[in-house]
Amino acid sequence: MNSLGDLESRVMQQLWHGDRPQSVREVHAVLAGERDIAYTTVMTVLDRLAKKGLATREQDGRAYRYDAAQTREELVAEVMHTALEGSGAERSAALVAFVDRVSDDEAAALRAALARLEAP
Amino acid sequence: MNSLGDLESRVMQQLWHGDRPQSVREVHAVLAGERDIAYTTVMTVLDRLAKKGLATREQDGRAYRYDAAQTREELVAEVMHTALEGSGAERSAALVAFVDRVSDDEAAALRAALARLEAP
DNA sequence: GAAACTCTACTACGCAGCGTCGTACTCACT
DNA sequence: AGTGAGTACGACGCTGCGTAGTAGAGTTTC
Repeated sequence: MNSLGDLESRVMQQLWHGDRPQSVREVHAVLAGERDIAYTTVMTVLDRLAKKGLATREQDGRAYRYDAAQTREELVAEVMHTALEGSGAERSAALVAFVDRVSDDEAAALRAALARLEAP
Repeated sequence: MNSLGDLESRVMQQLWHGDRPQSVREVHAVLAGERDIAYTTVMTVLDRLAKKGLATREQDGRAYRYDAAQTREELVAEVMHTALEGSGAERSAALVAFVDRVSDDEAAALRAALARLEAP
């Protein structure tokens, strides 16, 4: 998403895809179905993601089970927000620029989200 | 902003700050006022920014003058958009998550921007 | 209870990006 | 011709990421 590498992104995607915490073996099994990759490579990446706070892990017997710390949508929203904060004082100008290049569907989604904000 | 380094960000900021293209010497003069930095370091960074397409340069006599390729707002909007695209199919969910953590001012700016979209 | 198997922890290597400059080369003046 | 300004090119160290091997600890199996 943000400053993640290709493999890190792929692993996060897999974490989001499953509906429950996954072991290294499970994640590895999926990735190994796509290309040649060592078990330890997947383990290292999961470990790094956990250290970055993007994934959480819980012990399950001898092994760990990893899960995404946030939903994909939350992470995307956070990245968008971080970018927006980088615009300094001119946030509204940045928002205008953002909205200008949004698709019709996205604009509709934005309106709906804003409406939801008004009337909870 | 995005995946820029600290110095690269600082230099972009300086390009945005000036109202016209700046020479390496000018940018260096400003940065040197803040900390110790070599002329060639600034030159290298400006060159890299130009190669990345974030800055443009034009010849001015023997020297080059560098300018930001996009406004800060445009770049921020682009980064936000790229992040949004990374959310896959669930864009509206990501937009909801984004709007949920937006400040009142930002929400107002968003509404205004959307209204502007409707009635050009 | 020893051997085979399963996991994790630790370490490492190569490549690329970035901060940081130094050196060499090219013009334009004086 | 010499000096000064400016650029081009290359280089070095650090860090992040993809990649994986090896060692060690605990579990299962005969």
